[in-house]
Amino acid sequence: MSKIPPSFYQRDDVVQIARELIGTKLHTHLNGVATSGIITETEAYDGRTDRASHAYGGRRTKRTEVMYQSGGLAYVYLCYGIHEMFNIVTNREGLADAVLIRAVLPEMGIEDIRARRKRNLPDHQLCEGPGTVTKGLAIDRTLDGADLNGNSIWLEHGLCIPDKHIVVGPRVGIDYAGEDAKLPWRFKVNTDFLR
DNA sequence: TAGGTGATCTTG
DNA sequence: AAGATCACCTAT
Repeated sequence: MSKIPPSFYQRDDVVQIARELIGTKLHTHLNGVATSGIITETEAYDGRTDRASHAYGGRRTKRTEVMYQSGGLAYVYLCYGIHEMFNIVTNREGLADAVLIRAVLPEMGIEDIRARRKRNLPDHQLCEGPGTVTKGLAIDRTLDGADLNGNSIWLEHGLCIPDKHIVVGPRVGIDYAGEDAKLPWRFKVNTDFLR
């Protein structure tokens, strides 16, 4: 019931945070509609060392600026001209780490989520993939920079998922990152566990 | 498996 | 400054 505090996001270990975010609940309350889902898939991006990060090599642009802020903010950007991607900024100011939320299991407001998705799918497929998470929970670039300790979008502690139900592996869609593409920085709940 | 669609970055 | 690239989804 209580929001995850900024101190959780401000730690200096984005991979550990990505792991710990599995099983937590992502909430949005936008335009009078409340929806939420249990986070089931995440990826860590390390701004300092990771060629897959938008902030790699100290890249500071209008887009990446929020990543350099203190942890606990939303980083939302447009991918492939179509899909909004929702990330959680972590670490302290100046260190541009982030966790991409790739899937959630809808919990509150499932019919609102289904209406936004305009698809009749089983619950566990409604927000599977980063572009569908944002569509289902109505997250868009107007929330870029939003404080995750506020009342529009926030996280709460949820289920404790043991390691044996989590698949760890390489991140998706970052072949351009060379060796870094092999890093085991993706965390995903076993699909059987959800049914 | 290709097409959609737009911001970001560039000898990829 | 045009052109490639890009943390993807859906339908054929």
